[in-house]
Amino acid sequence: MDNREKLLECATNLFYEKGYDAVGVQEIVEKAGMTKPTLYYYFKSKYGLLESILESYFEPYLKRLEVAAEYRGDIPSTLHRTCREQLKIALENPKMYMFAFSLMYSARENDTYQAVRPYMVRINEIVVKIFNDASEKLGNMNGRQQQFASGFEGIINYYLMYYFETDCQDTDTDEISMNLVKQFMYGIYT
Amino acid sequence: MDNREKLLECATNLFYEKGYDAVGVQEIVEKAGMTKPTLYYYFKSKYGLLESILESYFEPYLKRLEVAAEYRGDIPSTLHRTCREQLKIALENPKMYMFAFSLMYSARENDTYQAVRPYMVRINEIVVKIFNDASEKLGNMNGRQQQFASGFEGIINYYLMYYFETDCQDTDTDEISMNLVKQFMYGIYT
DNA sequence: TATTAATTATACCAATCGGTATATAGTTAT
DNA sequence: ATAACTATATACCGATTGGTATAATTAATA
Repeated sequence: MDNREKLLECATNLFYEKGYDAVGVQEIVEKAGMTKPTLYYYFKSKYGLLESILESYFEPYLKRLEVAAEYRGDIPSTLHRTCREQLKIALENPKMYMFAFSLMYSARENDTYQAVRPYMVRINEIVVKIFNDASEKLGNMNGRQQQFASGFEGIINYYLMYYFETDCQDTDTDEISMNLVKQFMYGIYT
Repeated sequence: MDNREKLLECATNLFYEKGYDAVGVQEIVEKAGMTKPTLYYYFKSKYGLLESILESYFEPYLKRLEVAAEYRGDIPSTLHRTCREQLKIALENPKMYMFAFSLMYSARENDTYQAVRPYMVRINEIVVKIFNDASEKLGNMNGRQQQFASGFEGIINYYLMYYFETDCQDTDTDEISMNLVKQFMYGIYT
């Protein structure tokens, strides 16, 4: 692993543990075993480092999500694939998932929010698109596509939030996904 | 408004705008029109100031939520009251709601997370209790009370998140709550 | 081998960080 | 009147902040 990668990894871990603003550049380079000019050579600034972290995480994420969320006529299976893919991505790299999540809810004027916002918008668009494409089968949704998308993502991410807070075991993403999608589609009387 | 209150208000606004770690003590007292020793006189530390903000926000919040979430034999109406109360609280003080939310997802080792965690646990307990109390009517939930609670909170808070991101208008909490509860209970085919 | 370009380190910058020692008003109780 | 207490300001602390000018080192190229 070269120095650039090492910096990305160490910074990600520290950001996850303490938060972007609570981590100093000095701390990052110390953990990575080098000095500050190296970091500034590769990333220009602390914010540039953050952007690189987010890009290398979200670009593959979004590609996978787009594939999974492609509507092919069957709503349950589309939602299931979408849900499962998000669960898998989160469980493959819990630290990065949680860090990205924290940025999503960071203060509006904070750099971190500006950095992560475009990715969040794209995720939202992908999910909304599912319900748009499925509108033929779901019937008139009265413009509730956004509400459905928010609800769908809410159920998934709140499940993950609680999951990371507690057990972190027996992770059959397939089974969990089935469960969550069922809850989302048919409610609690199932 | 005395100096103590003024400090609480200015700090809350700044924390909401920039985030706890990105705001300096100097900045807070300047906005409040006083000097640092005054802040340290009332709150002992920056962290103590945060604790005071959270306590004065969450204690009434939790009391209201507890009342609303009291199960009296009717699941839909209990969920509706609970949902509506959370919407009302969020809309009464959007900045504080969003700031509290950001803390909820802040880094695990960050002071802010430690400060807000007990309140989040209590909110979760209140909501889980609904589904425990309702288990007689809902039948065997196979220990899915927590999943239901997470899903319920996820739908509400994700709705709010999107709401604060966009329109922020025509807020009939009663109607929205009916909608969200219906989606939660009966899914999307309604 | 000489030269150029890509990396990395030493040593520094002004500014800000959270926090405090001390002094000074204003108020209250004796 | 004076002692004690509450509340606020001046001026400072060492440590750390993000960032950089400069030089040395390494690797690739001519």
